[in-house]
Amino acid sequence: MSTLFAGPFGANVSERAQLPPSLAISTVIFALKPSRDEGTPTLWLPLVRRVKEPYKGQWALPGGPLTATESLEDAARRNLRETTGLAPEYLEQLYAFGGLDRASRPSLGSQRVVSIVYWALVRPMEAELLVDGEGEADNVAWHRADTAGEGEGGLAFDHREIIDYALWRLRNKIEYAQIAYHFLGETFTLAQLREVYEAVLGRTLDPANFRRQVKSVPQIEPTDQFLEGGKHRPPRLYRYTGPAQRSTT
Amino acid sequence: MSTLFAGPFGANVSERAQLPPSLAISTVIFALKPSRDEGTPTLWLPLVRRVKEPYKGQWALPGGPLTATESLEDAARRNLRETTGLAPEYLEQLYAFGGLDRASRPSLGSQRVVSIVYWALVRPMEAELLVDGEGEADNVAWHRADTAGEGEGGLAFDHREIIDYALWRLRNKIEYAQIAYHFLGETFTLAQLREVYEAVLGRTLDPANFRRQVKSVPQIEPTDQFLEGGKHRPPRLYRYTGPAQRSTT
DNA sequence: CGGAGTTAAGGTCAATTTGACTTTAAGTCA
DNA sequence: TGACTTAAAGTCAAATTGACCTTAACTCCG
Repeated sequence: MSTLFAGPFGANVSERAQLPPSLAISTVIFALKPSRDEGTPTLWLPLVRRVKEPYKGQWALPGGPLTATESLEDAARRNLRETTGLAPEYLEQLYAFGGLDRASRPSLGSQRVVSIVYWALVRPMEAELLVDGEGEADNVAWHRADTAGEGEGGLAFDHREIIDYALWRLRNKIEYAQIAYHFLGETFTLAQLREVYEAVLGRTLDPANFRRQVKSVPQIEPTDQFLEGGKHRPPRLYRYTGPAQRSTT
Repeated sequence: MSTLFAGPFGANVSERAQLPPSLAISTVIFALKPSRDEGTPTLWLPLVRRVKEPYKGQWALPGGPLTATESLEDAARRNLRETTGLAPEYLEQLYAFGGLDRASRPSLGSQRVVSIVYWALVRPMEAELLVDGEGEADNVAWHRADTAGEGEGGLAFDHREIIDYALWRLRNKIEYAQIAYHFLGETFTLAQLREVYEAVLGRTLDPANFRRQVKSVPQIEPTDQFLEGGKHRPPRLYRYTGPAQRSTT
């Protein structure tokens, strides 16, 4: 944990950080998108290009200041909607980052910022809204979650580390909490569900054992519909009927 | 999660919460103390009595504002030391609470406060420092974690809910992370370790199966010492040799 | 001194869960 | 029609878990 925080004191601590720290909200928004080469899907997230110093021109997590009349979660939901047009169905607090040297590039004095970061899961359909609609300006674009910022001089602030931490949380949580459904539509095949797990966990799962495990969860109910159109036996569609958001953080 | 946040808007939102929200750090400090009746130990935590409105005279979590030159974790460690004299060996961020109606009693206008809460585990020995030393003023006292505030008109702010959430996290985390040792001294018997689990989880564990489980963890090494003085066969002392703090938050 | 009492420490055994693999079903495509 | 592909279900051995039993090693009391 502590590596995510401030490193050793900078050279000019006395110059900056004398104002009270200000509060900002940022969001890590995960969506699963098919790879370009039509292989397995991978995790993507929207980033915004910074138009101001510090880190002007580089990519950063969507975010903004916390206004006085909204709760933290409302603020996350709002700036998510404002920057990407999305209304995630899964949204949860990730962590509060408050190291001393994260507000600016080293040696540039500026106000200290504490960021409370949320993470969200959205469905591909919702994600398309951004890509295809009138929404996507040049300064908002989808990036691969695992490699965003590579070869571009990195992401702004400590956002690369924040994304890595969010990825770690997602991978952990998907193993014990029922959140994978938030990546999918209302109905889905077991193969689609398995693809979600494989993409998040980064390894293949035995289809038969995966099926057995899923079938032991009563909240996943079979429908009487099948997905037609493949070049093989049509798989049954399932539906998740549990609570929208588990109360286990 | 969301039940921990703001409830419905109060009657006078427009009066308060127009200043930028201010930031505070609070800490939930758990220690295991033997029950008065010498039964099983229970979880206790130090609370401080409020000397100002709002909630003047009621008990609250130790905490204070975040100063400009310290990281969040440093701030938690500092105000923990200042209010209780303790230096916890386990300290981790719990959650950032930022509901709209948590800063004051309903219908009293005041500035909005966002609290970043940490939780800590301390050893009984360290805990004694507070109780026996010159430290304990009338306005700092240990309370049972599960019942603090009962019959006294409740705790200040939303601190009762925060403690319940910290308890929930502790109970969850002790099942998969190696944190129980932070309640104990450097060496301990398996029975002592089991008592920690039983106190936190609130149920008894089969001693034989517990032993088998613990022995499968290589980080718990037997010493060649035994705890003498009981009226029975002396149990072997063990030592935890793993990393002080796991990197899994 | 010797037996009762107490907890430590280790073992057995059946039930459950997990991982690797096989078999059969049901569609499409040439 | 037969080759091909994935769906769906079953088999089996290994590992894990929960309930319980046996033996060891100390203290206490008579």
